[in-house]
Amino acid sequence: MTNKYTPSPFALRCYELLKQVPPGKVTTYGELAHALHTKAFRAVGQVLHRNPFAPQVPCHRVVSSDGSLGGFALGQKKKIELLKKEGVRVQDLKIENFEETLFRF
DNA sequence: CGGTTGACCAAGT
DNA sequence: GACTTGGCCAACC
Repeated sequence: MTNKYTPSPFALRCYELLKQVPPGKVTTYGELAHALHTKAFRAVGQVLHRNPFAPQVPCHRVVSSDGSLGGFALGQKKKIELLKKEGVRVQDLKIENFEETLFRF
């Protein structure tokens, strides 16, 4: 396709921030939004849902503030597998040792 | 340009 | 402990 997708500045921010998350760790939409100096947790989620860079960008390292997996464009099942593969303990759609597994900026 | 949506969050029921 | 409501902000149509 000759048309190239033009990601929003906000989206690019999210991706850059996401790339700062090391493997084996996860972050939350709230933390991402806070790092972006905004309260648009939802906007982040929307951008990730439309994530043009899936799974090139570690969007699978983003979970809900409750430690739940949140969502995943390719399916939560895939998300769990990816996280487990990176060394993150996932217990039934929930992150184990969430506070310890959670990476903060 | 206005209304709807959404991979959310926190609090309340 | 699961479900509902309100709120908040950006992207999408």
